[in-house]
Amino acid sequence: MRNKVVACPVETTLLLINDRWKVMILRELLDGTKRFGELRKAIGTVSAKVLTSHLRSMEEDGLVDREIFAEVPPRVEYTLTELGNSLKPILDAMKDWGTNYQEMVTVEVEQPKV
Amino acid sequence: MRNKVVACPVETTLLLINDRWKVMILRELLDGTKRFGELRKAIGTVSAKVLTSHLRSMEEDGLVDREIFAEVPPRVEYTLTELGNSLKPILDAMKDWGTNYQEMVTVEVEQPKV
DNA sequence: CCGAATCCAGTAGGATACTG
DNA sequence: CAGTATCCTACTGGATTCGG
Repeated sequence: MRNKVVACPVETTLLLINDRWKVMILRELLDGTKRFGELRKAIGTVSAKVLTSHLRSMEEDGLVDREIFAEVPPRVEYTLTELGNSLKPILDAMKDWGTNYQEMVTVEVEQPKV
Repeated sequence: MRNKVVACPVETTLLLINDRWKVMILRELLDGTKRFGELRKAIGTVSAKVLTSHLRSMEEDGLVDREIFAEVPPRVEYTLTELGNSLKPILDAMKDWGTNYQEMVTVEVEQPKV
């Protein structure tokens, strides 16, 4: 596992999840274990190449576990590690803020009707 | 102000702060109003062009206010709007996580000494 | 001092085809 | 199904120069 540390704690966090895709992957895996295909479908628009590379990176960083099942057709499952799960408060904060923002914007848009 | 909204609240948040630089700008401005030069120095390694473009984007999104002083030499100050300040919980969560991670990694590194 | 304009390199990320 | 390999495009961001 790579250790990424800089002086500022916020920057340290950014070194691990500075990326839109990584946040999306976290969002999905916080719900529980998912297969590669499920993950890709859930995120919506992401190529296999990009999804794979980000999952590998998160694996190296100790955020994600990868389990391969020797079956036909093959099955690969991704699960958050304890460290990965510990990022939940950040995702929750983002979810809360996004929810409030959406409501605020919706109200603003509806105002003119009055 | 642009209204950026998608179905998922987390993604909505990402539309506004999907970027390393924007998070860094937020971190600095949560401390209070700063001049362009102060901001640039505090962030460390960022070109004027990139800093400017991100500040403009955040202005359009209603996160940042820009105040120009007609002086010589010119002075431009950036301040978070109420909306910008409302992102503080997310930054706090990132700071908390980063702090814990740094401590964890430090302990791991020191273990072999024993 | 703030920042706009231009040029340029590196890279993120999509499309496609192929494999175990 | 879950990737890998290759090719290609578009954007990010730095460096530099110039202006108010």
